[in-house]
Amino acid sequence: AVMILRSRFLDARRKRRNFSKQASEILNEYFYSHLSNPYPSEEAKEELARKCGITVSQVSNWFGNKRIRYKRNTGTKRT
Amino acid sequence: PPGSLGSMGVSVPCGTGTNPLEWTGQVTVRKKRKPYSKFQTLELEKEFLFNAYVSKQKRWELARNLNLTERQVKIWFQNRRMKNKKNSQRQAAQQQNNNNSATN
DNA sequence: GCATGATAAATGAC
DNA sequence: GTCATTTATCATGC
Repeated sequence: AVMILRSRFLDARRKRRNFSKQASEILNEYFYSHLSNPYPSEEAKEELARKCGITVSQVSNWFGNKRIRYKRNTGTKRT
Repeated sequence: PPGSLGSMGVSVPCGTGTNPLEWTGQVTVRKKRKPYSKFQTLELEKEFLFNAYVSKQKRWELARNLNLTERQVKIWFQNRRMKNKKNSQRQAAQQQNNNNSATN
């Protein structure tokens, strides 16, 4: 019970915000222009983070989510 | 990510990939992720307060009492330490921001 | 109602 | 051991 209250307080999911449209464009541009290897280096992450006004961890989260969801969305539909 | 090492020298799973979308290939069959129960998490957290590193004896006891494997207990402590570090870095960054804002 | 960002289990490289 | 990941799940935005 204690944990639940503590976790409700410092869990960032509770205060999630969508990134700005400009930030999403920058991230998507990098992703689709590096589609053969969408794994930015640490330095690339830092630059993306700086350009987008977000943290490096948020960049990592974005690419993690993007890769798995891209894989699922493109892998299921075939002609 | 192929051979791309960070500044720390720790690379990532998958080892090939310069040709089209090879990274989309599944490497291994993974066990489906199952969230632990409230009781399991609470007991693990309690032990983590005592020490972030659990002995083999303690790990065996926890696994038995919580109906987890020793490997699961080991990995839980690893992930928990990473979470701790991440939170520490987050707080440190906020402190930096506060200091910069205050001195400007 | 899903899209999206963050977190919780689980893996693999080193 | 750390740590960047994969994957499912969570919580929220709209």
